[in-house]
Amino acid sequence: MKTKRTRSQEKILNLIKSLNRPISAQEIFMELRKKNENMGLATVYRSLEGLKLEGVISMRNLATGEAVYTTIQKDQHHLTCVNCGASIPINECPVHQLEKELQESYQFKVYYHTLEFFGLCKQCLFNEQ
Amino acid sequence: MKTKRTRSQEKILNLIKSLNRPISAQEIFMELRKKNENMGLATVYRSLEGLKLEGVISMRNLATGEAVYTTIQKDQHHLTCVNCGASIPINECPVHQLEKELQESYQFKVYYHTLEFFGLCKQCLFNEQ
DNA sequence: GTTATTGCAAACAATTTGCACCCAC
DNA sequence: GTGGGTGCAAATTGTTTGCAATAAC
Repeated sequence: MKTKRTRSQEKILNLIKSLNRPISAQEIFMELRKKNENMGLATVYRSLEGLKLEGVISMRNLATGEAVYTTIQKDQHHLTCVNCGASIPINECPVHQLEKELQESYQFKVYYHTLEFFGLCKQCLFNEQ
Repeated sequence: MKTKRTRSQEKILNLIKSLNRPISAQEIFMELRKKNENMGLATVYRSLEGLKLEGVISMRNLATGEAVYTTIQKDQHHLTCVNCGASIPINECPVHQLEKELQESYQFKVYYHTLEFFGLCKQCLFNEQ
C-alpha cells in the first residue's frame, strides 16, 4: 500500500533480509546496536508494524508467545513441541490452491500464511511415558 | 500422557468444552468467577499448561499476542487481517494427508495444527488505497 | 503425615504509549 | 517552520514464579 519507507524501516528490512532465520524485535534491537546503527526499541516495534502492514514481512508467535519476523518465505512451516518448545522446520506445504481460492471467495488479499503443527517431539514423547 | 487431572483442570476443561469459541486465560478467570467457581489466575495458567501438554486443548495466538484456547477442533482455520485484526473463520483444510505423513517421517505425535492466512480484509483493502 | 495443588502478590517480559526533540523538506 | 520520525522512560498487558496455606490420599 504505502510506498515510502522510513530510514528505520529500511535498516530493519535490510537486517531481516540479510538473515535467513526468524528474528524477534528484541534481537533486532540488539543486532542494530552491535552494528552501531542504534535505534530505540519503540522505533523497532513501530517500524515492524509498518512493514507488516505493507506485506513485506511475516510474523509468527513462538511457543513462548514471543513474536518473530522474517521476510515472507513461501512454505516454511514447523512442527512445534508443546512440551519443550522445539521448532522443527518442514518443507511440505499443501495450501497453494486453497490460498488462491480464498483470495477470490473472500476478497481478502493474502500476504502469507502460517501452518504449524503442535504436539510432542520424538524426545518428549519418549521421556513422558 | 498423564491421566489424572486436578479439580481446576476439570473445571477449566468443562468450561472450554461448553463454549464453542476460543477463550483467553483472562476470560476463563472471569467466567469462573461469575459462576462462583473462583480460582486464582495462576492456577488457570497452570491448568491450561497441563491440558495443553495432555493434548486435549489447543492454543493459538491472536494478532494481539494474546493466547486463546479451545478444545481441539479439526480444521477450524482463519483469515486474519494485519490491519484491523479481524479474524474470519474458514472451513477448508487441505493438510490431513500431510499430517499423517509427518507423524511418521518425524516420529512427532501431532496433537493438532494451526493454519492461518494473513493479509488485508476486504474493508481494509478498500480503505487503504 | 506426606505430597500435590492452590491463591496471592510480586516479578517478569514483551509491547505500547506519551511526550519532547530533531531532522528533512 | 511544519510535520513526520525518533528516543527515552513510564505505563500496560499477558504470563510466570515464590512461597505459605490448604486439600487430598
